[in-house]
Amino acid sequence: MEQRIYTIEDVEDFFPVHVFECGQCFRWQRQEDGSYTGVAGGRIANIAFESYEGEAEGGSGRLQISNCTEADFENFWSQYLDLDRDYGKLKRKLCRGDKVMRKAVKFGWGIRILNQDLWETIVSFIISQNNNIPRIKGCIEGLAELLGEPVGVFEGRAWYDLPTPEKLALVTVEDLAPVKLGYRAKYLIETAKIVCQKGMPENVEDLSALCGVGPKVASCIALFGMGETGSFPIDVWVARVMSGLYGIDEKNHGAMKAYADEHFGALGGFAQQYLFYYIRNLNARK
DNA sequence: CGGCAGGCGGTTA
DNA sequence: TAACCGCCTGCC
Repeated sequence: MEQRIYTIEDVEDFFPVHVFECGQCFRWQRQEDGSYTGVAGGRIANIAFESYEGEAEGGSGRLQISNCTEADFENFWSQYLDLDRDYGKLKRKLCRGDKVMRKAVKFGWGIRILNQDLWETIVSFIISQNNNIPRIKGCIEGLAELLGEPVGVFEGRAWYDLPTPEKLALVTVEDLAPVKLGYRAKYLIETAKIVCQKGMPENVEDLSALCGVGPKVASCIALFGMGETGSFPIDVWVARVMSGLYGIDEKNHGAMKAYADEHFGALGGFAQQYLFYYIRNLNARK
């Protein structure tokens, strides 16, 4: 069977490692060639990028999406990958007069904030609390395989959607035991019940009414699942940046939010991702 | 073995 | 409303 590959030339400010490993998503898997395979919007795809001039920082290149028709691209991937946004402009704005941000943006130059499915981000970030990335990924795949509907088979692997709120609302903690969600299992079930009863959340206030969703998780969901680009999630890593590199008291999250509002404004979510990815990798390398 | 990982809910004062 | 504590699980 011939595989459809959709190609977009002259793409700037996009690099798969930065996009898929900056911590915003958990269902994309790195392949040997550096491309990523995953499922979103009921579509399975592989995403590859080739720089025209080697690995030039921020240089333009060719984006190739496999298992994707022109319609898939126009109707879904373009928006999902946030390709219509001018990241060059946004980065220049964030970096103006900010040496820390300049380093962070130089490091994570190819980050794009994905426009993800709301329910998927709710599930993902409830699972993410007090947890590490490999295990978060395992939990999400396990949940999809246990209770999700099949999406299809791609390169020999079957992919599943996450279970819907309706499905999840009807199971018990014991049913979810194989997924090893720990104490988060009951948060998910309870949240599914709330969503079934009250509908999908529409803002941060609604999010806070869910179970297992505190300030940090709600900010992440707002940013990644609701398009709230000004949302500035503060986790331990961002708190470390804000205290270590911006000089704000490590425990004073209120002051950090105020700083973000004042200096990053509606670009707070992008700022947070650049800073988060930067500080995490600084830490990982030593 | 204790400590910790992209916090939260519950309980106290 | 701020401070503390326990929590599933897996890995160091």
